[in-house]
Amino acid sequence: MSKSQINLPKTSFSMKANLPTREPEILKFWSSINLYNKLRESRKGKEKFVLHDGPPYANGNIHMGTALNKILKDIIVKFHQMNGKDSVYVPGWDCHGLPIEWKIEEQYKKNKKNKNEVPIVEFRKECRTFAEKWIEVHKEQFKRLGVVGDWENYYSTMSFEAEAQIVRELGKFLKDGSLYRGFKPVLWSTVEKTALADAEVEYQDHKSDTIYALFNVKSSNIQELEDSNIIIWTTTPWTIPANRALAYNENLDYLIIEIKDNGDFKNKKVVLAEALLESVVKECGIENFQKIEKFKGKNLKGTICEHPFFELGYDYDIPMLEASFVTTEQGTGIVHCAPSHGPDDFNLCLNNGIKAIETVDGDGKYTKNVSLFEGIHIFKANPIVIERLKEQRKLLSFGELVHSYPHSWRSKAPLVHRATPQWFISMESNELRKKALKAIDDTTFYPNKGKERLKSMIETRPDWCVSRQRVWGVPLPIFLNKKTNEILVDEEVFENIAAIYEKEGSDCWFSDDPQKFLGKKYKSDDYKKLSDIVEVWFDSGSTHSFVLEKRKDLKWPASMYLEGSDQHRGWFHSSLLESCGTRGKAPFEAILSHGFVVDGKGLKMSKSLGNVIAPEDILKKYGADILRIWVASSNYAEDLRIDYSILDQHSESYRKIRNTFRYLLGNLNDSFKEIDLESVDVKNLPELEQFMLHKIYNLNVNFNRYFENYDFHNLYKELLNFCTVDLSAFYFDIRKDTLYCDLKNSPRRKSTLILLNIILNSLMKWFAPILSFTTEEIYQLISKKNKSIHLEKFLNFPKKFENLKLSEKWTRLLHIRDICNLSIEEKRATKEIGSSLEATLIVKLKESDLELIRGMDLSELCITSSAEIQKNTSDDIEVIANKAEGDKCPICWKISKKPCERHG
RNA sequence: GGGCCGGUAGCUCAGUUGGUUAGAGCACACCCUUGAUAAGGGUGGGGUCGAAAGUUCGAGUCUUUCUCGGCCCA
Repeated sequence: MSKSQINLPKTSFSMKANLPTREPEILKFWSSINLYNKLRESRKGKEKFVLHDGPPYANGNIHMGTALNKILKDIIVKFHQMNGKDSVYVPGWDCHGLPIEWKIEEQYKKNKKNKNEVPIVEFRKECRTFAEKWIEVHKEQFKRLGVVGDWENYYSTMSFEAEAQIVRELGKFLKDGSLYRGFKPVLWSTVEKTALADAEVEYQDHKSDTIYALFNVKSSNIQELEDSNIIIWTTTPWTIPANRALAYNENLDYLIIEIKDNGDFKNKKVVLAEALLESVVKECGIENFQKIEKFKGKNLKGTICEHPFFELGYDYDIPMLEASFVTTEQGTGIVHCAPSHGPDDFNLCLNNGIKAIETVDGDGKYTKNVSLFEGIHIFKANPIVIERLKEQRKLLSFGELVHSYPHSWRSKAPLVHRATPQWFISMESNELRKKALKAIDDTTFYPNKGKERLKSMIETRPDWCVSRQRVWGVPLPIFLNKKTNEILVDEEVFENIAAIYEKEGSDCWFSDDPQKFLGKKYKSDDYKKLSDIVEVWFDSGSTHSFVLEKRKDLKWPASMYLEGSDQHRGWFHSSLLESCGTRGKAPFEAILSHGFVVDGKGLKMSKSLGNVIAPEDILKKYGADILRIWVASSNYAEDLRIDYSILDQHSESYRKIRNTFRYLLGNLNDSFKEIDLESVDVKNLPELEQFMLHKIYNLNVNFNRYFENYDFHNLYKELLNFCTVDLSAFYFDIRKDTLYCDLKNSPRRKSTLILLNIILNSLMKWFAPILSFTTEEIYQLISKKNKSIHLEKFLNFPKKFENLKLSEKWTRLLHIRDICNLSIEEKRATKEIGSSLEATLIVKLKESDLELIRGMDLSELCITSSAEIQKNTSDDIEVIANKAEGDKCPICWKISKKPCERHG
């Protein structure tokens, strides 16, 4: 063998990845071979894994959260596909709803157009076009991340099919009586003139007027209470005219005190909770007072008061009611209740036979039900109420308070609770709550803590308000009998409406003759058609019905729903309720929830902090595979941190992985040969190769275990460590000598090549779901089949690869190797030697180690020129490294006094 | 304000039922190599386990309080 015959690695797989430009080419390739269809064909008839896509809202560019979500989905879908399942992914979009409506209205405002002059149908068309535009934008952005799915046949909540099915689903709730017309306080925006969904509300600081007001006691079981006054505290003085009751807590201690200060309240007896005495006295500026009596809250039972405006005609009784929501955190320990303006108030009053009435209209003005205040806007009423209270000598004190208060996410206007006619799905009438809780128990959660989170929400949530007074959505398919005010429940009508929507969409509800929907059975003159629309959570909660059930390529229930942890109250929640209400079961077998993307310090991303990173920036600078590594290596059970230094770290890891592949490809000269693993003659391979097969086998066991639990960050770490520790720093380093300097047909070299082929094939497949682009690049290099890596399956490693005894032995050998390295390092520090091949070792071992090492060449393991084994009398491992003497073989660089064994 | 979740080396993560001196990879430093070369190898430094108190022979692990962060709710 001459120097020119050294087998140096050669590959066209470049060290530099250049992902930002290379990845789009790979995308073109996938599109050219129609990868999605090929994937389906390749698993025809196989068990299905259906990850049902939670639809993002078709509005605005994607952000890191969306990117994380889609990549995580794609990784899981690809894992199952490579595991042999028919892993189908159909992306979808959520299209109806307020934010899009607002966008269109904004455009009108810009063009000085009045929304009210635009026909509803035209307005809705513009909303539809807007959503369509964003679906296309999203589609391209998601594809760029490497996400593979049925992009051609995506689903959307505004498709005619979806709108039709949503009607059918509502029909089911109407039919079984779960959907009812209620009169409840809901969070209302007087600006947008609509009730708001929970998700449309955000809490911000707000300055409220506060008052301490007095309610004269009319009658009570406590004698001292008569002719005294109950003090209440509220941050919404405008609700005083709607007051119908007072609430106390039976477990609290209350006091009657007599005010001694001069003024309006001299010698007045007032009642408040003992625990709040100090703060009330201070805030109301009471300087002198006398405690008259202390009593238990439960004694307040049966007490009747008078409204502060009693003299002005508010002459009804104000009963005192027991309520556990009364606390001593703030106020006076007695709460004023306006059933039309608070959920707690509403429920308490309802349970005591006091019904809510319409006190405020949609614009925020008092109705005729409120005397003295009719026509006044509630946001302008506080000073008037305060003035009246003062005049009635019922105002003990007033002030201001900045506190967290609900606002509209869109207009940022403060919201109020307002009793309005709304449509609700009952949690109880058909045991929806019970069914949903059972369904949660039947669901697997990743991570497990999601189960409790969803459960506790379902346990306490009120009836589901599904109506909205807006226009961009599916119309509530409800007719009311004009005479009886009864709801028309007839499946034929629902089906008729659905059939019409399927053909032409739901716009016609607003424009066409109602008779069209009623059919021949009913006369439109007898019925009033509702103009409310369905809240969007019902839309997306129904996707399982118009996607999973309708499409032949999918299955119901889905194998998995996967979303951010906020969706416990969103899509997981609404899908669960919709499905349990109509089918008695959850539409998913498993739920995976992930945390939120935060910056490198763990703070949420926001424009004002300037810590926002857009997916686009990352793709430009690093490429999608780096972003995919970030997803795979982060623990999604918690919040996921990202910044440029974190991405830099991951791209370093990527380089290590890439170079591992480069070594494999280089030494195989880009000619990969698929090895039949079953036929590998394990026992006749060198022990090092046997040990590596064991490592591969073992890694695969861990790989499967991690995959089963969707524990990707540990899986990725395991793969990365294999590349770094087992391959690069160990196997590859040792076998360079064999690969470069052995004759091409040497058995040892051939064995090494078998291993390189197996390792390449294994790594490529293990990494494919994560490094979708890079593994494809490699696959294209070595397989000339014009096929994609993603059509492949994970390898099955035969049990014979496992060799625990050998592994134990080699673990000991590696320990000896470590000690050898320490000795070599010592000599390196004194500049006696440089490369390890300049060293020769004397290794003294105890008897059992000698036994272990018999027949082995320690110099091969430690990459030294030679190694001599001696018996040690102690149990220690002693190593002496010396400078090797003799001549350096020009080919293998080993130093020896004798001619080189291999190269003469 | 309430509920839930979390805080382990610069970074990403491991740490079994409380039990030796808290681990890995990356990054960093130094050295070697120049036949994986804008690569590769070796060695090494680095942690009051968010803080405090408590239970215990013993606490990263259990309890309480506080603090910081995130999600949800009001």
